[in-house]
Amino acid sequence: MDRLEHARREKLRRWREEFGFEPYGRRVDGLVALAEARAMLDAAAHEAYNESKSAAKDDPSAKIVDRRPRAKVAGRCVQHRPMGKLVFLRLRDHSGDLQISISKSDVEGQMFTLAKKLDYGDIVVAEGPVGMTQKGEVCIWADRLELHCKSLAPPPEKYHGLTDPELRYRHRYVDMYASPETIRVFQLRSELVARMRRFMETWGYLEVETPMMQPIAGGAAARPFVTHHNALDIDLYLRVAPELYLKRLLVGGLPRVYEINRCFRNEGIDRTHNPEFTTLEAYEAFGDCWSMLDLTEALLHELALSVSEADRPIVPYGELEIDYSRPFDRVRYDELFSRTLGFQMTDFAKVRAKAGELTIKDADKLDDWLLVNEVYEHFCEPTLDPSRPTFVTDYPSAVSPLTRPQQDRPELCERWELLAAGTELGTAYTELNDPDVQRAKFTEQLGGADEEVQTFRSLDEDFLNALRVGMPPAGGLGLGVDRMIMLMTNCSSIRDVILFPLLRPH
RNA sequence: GGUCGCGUAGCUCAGUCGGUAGAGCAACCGCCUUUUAAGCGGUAGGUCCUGGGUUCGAGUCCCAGCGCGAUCACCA
Repeated sequence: MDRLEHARREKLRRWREEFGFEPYGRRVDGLVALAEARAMLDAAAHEAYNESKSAAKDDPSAKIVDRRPRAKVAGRCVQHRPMGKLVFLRLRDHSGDLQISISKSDVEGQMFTLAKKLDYGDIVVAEGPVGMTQKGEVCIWADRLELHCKSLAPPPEKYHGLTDPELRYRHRYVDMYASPETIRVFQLRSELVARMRRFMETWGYLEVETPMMQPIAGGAAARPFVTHHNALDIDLYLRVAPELYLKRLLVGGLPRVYEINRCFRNEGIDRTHNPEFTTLEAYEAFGDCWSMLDLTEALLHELALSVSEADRPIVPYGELEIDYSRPFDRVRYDELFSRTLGFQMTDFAKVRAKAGELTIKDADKLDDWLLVNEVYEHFCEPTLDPSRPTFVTDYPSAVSPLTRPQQDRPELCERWELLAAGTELGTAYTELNDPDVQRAKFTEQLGGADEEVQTFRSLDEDFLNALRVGMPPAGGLGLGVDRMIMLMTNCSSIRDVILFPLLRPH
């Protein structure tokens, strides 16, 4: 390790002491991206220059004509091939790669020495005419080359980059320059999130920011992270959901609000779960779960079209081709249940028997409907076609404490979940806005909670007060942004779409 | 948390039956003005994840731990 860094530090010293320039550079104006420089190629000018040059060889008095456009670029050196008195470099930036050639006859001696001794990972600025090589590769024939940052770290393998996932996540900044597909995933993520925001704005939604630190962890059943405020001497919880605050905004009079931001859940980590993750939550006064369904379908359809290479909303995901054509598939919860298992979900005796096949903690203490949901998730959800986004509708009220029950069948409620590629992408409700019913549901839920849960989830009296003031009927939506990005970028792990996923510190 | 797999040079990877630690890239020295994973000649580089154990002898077998991955559980 030391010997590799030592070689680089020795060059650093030499550039400073013998060559008298600062290897950590300074401001540079007039740079163009590498892709832009590549696009500046003028094939005719390149031809004319070559002809003029060979004419000058035959007749030394002839003047060389060079109409090739000039470009000034910066990039990280990712290939270095010194060939005697000619050096080929490949630079990389956010837009792609571009080759630079430095001929000893075209630059000052000091610059040529720099070119010869450059290392993989160094950041340089090069300037010169945009032309081609004999093999037809676009190339800047540099007449200036400056070092603007000396990299001291040993680089990863030139062709494979980093393959160990742990190294890729821990040294994301190396992974990003060594593997262009990594940086592309995050560029695409950024574009897609920007598109989501434009979409929501077009649909009349106002973007808001609600507390990340909450005195009561509400809006979802997950275990929260705890932190402490010293001056107030109170424990606070990192939010598990923004839901209860967004609803307060409907009470306050905003008709359509949304938030794209982080939630934190103190649960296990796997391919589809990171402790902090991004959600899009939206609330629409006088909407319901069906208006949210339209919005969700339209949003995913648009995102899929924007990443699809064809003009159809079909996006590859692993072995699958996921088709986001509207309408998405729909199936009622009870229908999927009886279709898969051959009996009604209200046949609780059979549900209990079926649940016996699963390893469920304290199954005999659980409410019938909770068992229904356990059985449903285990046996029914996996039967859905993973290549079609599917809305499962009409969930049991018992597993949906914030949702309005259906008028004619109160054991069911107005709620759907969206599944694709075998994972849950989101859920939407027709929100409960009767304060008395809400209080009863909260109280019932807390009654079943164990001691640990009660430390972080107490009755949110302020939220109930907001409902007492009066919230319009509404539709509410929550979508997992990271999971949507996974689907749109064909990444099988949530860690591949989060820049710095949580890892256990060394 | 359970089960399975992986951990060898800076990086990517071999390492057979338990018998002297290997290659490519990267690095260093030399040659080379059109390379495309450039080439040629030479040099150097190791806590085989950590700690125990078995053995005359352990990268290799056993146990424990750490980290990562897969899967299950958990996560309405």
